[in-house]
Amino acid sequence: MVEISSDVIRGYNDTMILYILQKAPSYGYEISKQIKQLSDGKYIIKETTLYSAFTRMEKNGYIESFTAAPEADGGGKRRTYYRITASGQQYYKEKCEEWNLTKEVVEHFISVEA
Amino acid sequence: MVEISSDVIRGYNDTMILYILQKAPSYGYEISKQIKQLSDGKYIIKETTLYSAFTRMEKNGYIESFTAAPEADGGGKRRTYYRITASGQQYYKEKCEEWNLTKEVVEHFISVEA
DNA sequence: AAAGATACTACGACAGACATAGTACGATAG
DNA sequence: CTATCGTACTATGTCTGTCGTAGTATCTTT
Repeated sequence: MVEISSDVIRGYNDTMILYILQKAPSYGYEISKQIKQLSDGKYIIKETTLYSAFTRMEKNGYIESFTAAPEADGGGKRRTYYRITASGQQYYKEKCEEWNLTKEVVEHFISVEA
Repeated sequence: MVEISSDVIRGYNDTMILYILQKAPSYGYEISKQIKQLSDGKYIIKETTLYSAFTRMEKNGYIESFTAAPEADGGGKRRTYYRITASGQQYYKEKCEEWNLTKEVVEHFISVEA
């Protein structure tokens, strides 16, 4: 079975996370579930990859964190939520453009159909 | 201007090289020129990246090296040529399949048009 | 009371890409 | 006849994102 290698996806985990945060603020576990779901179960992000992406992106100013209790139920443990910043939105846009370019380039070297 | 980042292309340099070697055996400088040309000048592989890819892929059995003088002119300096192996062809095929899958996954997270 | 899902943090290792630098040969121009 | 440019590499070390492993702690369900 063909699997997505980390080298391929490298650099696009951030983009996936930002895509989700663009819709609404979210937190680790929820984001990982959404990535799995949006990719039809084809890609499951590793926990350490996810959380280190948070740290990196917050340091770079692409996201901001805040803690809050789950909204659904009254109580529960407080979680660390993340929200995309204006800079993060700009970065996301650039990564999308980069992706379109990369796709175009790589496809010149691909000769086997799916 | 949008540029291809190394993280994105990471893991696909090998695929590009193998694509070229599938057509005919070749050597470093020639391959780098072909990559540039095939990508319409959009991607220029770094020398060190190229040569370290050769070393790695030969070690992995995807390519074989041999030295030969340039065919065109009679004499000249001998170069190190590379030829794809059966294992390399298989690997290339797998990378193409992986690419198709990866593309499908990533596109779910891209919302900005080219 | 135990198990499983949730929600993280810490630490270290790995590998591909890259910067920098250096060697050496051949062809061409001034 | 020599300086420069293009060709054709090799060596070494750094950086960064990903991942393996491990541990902590809460909440829910059985």
